[in-house]
Amino acid sequence: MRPTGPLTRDDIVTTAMGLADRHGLAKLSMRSLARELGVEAMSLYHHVAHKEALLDGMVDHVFSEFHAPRPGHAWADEMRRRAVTARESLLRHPWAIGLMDSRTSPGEATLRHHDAVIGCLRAAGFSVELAAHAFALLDAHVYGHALQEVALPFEPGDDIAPIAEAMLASMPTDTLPHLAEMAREHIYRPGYTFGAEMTWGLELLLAGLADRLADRLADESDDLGGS
Amino acid sequence: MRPTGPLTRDDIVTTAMGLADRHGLAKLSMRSLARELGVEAMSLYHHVAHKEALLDGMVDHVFSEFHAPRPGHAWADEMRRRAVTARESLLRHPWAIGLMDSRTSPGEATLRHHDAVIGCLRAAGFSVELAAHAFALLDAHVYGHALQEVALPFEPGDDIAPIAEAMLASMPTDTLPHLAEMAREHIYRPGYTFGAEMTWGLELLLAGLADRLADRLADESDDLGGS
DNA sequence: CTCGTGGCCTTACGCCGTAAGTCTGGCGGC
DNA sequence: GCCGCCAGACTTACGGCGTAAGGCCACGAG
Repeated sequence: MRPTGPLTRDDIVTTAMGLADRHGLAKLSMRSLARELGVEAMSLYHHVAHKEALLDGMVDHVFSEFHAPRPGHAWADEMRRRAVTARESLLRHPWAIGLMDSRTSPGEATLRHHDAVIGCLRAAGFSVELAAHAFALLDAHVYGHALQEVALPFEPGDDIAPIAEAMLASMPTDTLPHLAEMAREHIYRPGYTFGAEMTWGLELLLAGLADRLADRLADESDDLGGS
Repeated sequence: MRPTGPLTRDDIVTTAMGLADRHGLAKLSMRSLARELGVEAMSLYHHVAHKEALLDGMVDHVFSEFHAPRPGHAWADEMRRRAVTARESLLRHPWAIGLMDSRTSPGEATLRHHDAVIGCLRAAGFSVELAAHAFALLDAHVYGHALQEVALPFEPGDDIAPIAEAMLASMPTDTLPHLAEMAREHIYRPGYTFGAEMTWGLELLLAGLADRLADRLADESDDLGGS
C-alpha cells in the first residue's frame, strides 16, 4: 500500500493519523496500521517502542500543525491565529483531544510550540507570571472548546434540522425547560454554528488580558516616574 | 467482594468508577469489574448493553457530582462554585475528561445539570444568546483547565522539587528559552499550584461576562426609557 | 568471502469485548 | 403444595488485541 523504500517512524505516525481520522481511534491497531503500510505488525516495533509511543507521536504531530506565534508581532493577532488553527487541527483529528489527558510527557514539537507562545507574550510586555496566566487561560479555552465541539452530536456540514427535531422530541420540555428553550430558539436555528462561540469567547479573553497587561504596564511606568 | 443482594446498574457504574480511579481506565475491563463485584463478566450484560454504555453511565455520574447552580442566587457565585466543584470531580476521576469527547449522547444527569446552569443565567437576566455564550465559555474553561491539569507530570501533593530538577535538566535552555525561564522563575517555585490558574482565569471570565450582561441590561432600559 | 547487523517476518501468549446458549432459585397462580 | 416461568447469573467460544521471543535474509564493511 505504501510506495516504496524502508519504513520510517514518520511514515508510521502520519499513516496512523490518517487511519484514526478516517475510521476512528478505536479502529487503529498495530495490526491494522501494519496492513495499511503493507507490512507485518511486529515490524512497527523497530520504529516505535510501543503503541503508547505511537500515540505520543501522533499528538505531538498535531501540535506541530498549530500556528506558532511570532515574537514582535501583535500579540493578540498571533494568539487569535493560534487559537483558530488549533481548533481546525483538533477538529480535523478528533481523536487528539481525548489522547491529551493521558500523555504526561510532551513531545518536542509540543514544547517548541509552547515556547513560541510564551515568547510572543513576553515580547509583548507580559511578565512571566501574567504570561503563565494568559497561556493557561488561552489553552484551556481552545482545548475546552474543541472538547465540546468534538462531542457535539452533529458535524459542521450536517443539516441539523432532522437532528434538532429528534433532539427536541427526546428532550422533555417540562423537566428541562431552559435547555429546550435554548435549543429551540437559538442552537437549532439555521445559521447557528458552535465555532462562533469560540471566537466570541476568545475576544472576551483577549480583551480581558489586554486590560491586565495595560494595568501592569501602567504600574511599571508609575514606578519609574515616582522613583 | 460486594455485600449482598442482586446486582444493580448503579453498583456496576460506581464500582467501575472506583476501579478506574484507583488503577486507571486502561485496567477497567468487563472481566476485572466483574471480579471486583464477585460475579462473572457476562452477568454485567444484563444491566448494561455494552461497555460503551457503562462508560456513558460513568461520565453521567461525574456530571451529577457538580454543583447545580440555583436560579435566583447570585449568578457569579453559583458559576464559581460550579466550576470549583467540577474541577474537583474531574481531578478525582481523571479518566472522565478523556472519555467526554467520545460520548456524543449526554446522559440524564448531564442534561439536568446543563439545564440548571442555563436556568440560573436566564434568571439573572442573561438573554438566551448571551447565556449560550456564557455557558460554552465557562464549560470550555473548566474542561480545558481540567484537561491540562490531569496531563501535568506531577500530582497536587507531590514535592515538585525533584521533578522540576529533572524537567529543567531535560529542557534545553537554548532552544526553549521562554519555557525554561517560566519553569525556573515561576512554575517550579515552591507555592505554585496550577489550580490557582483556574481561579485567576475564572475571575477574568466572570468579570467579562458581567460587563456584557450590564451592557445588555443598559440597552434594555434605554429601549424602555426611549419608547 | 565472511560476518555482523538492520529490517522485517513468524509464532505464541494472555488479555480483551461479547455472541450464544444453559442453569437455577424464587415467586405468582392455581 | 405444586407447577411453570423467567430474571439473573454462569459457561463456552470466537476473533482481535498488544507484544515477548526468536528466526531469516540481503547488504555493506573488512
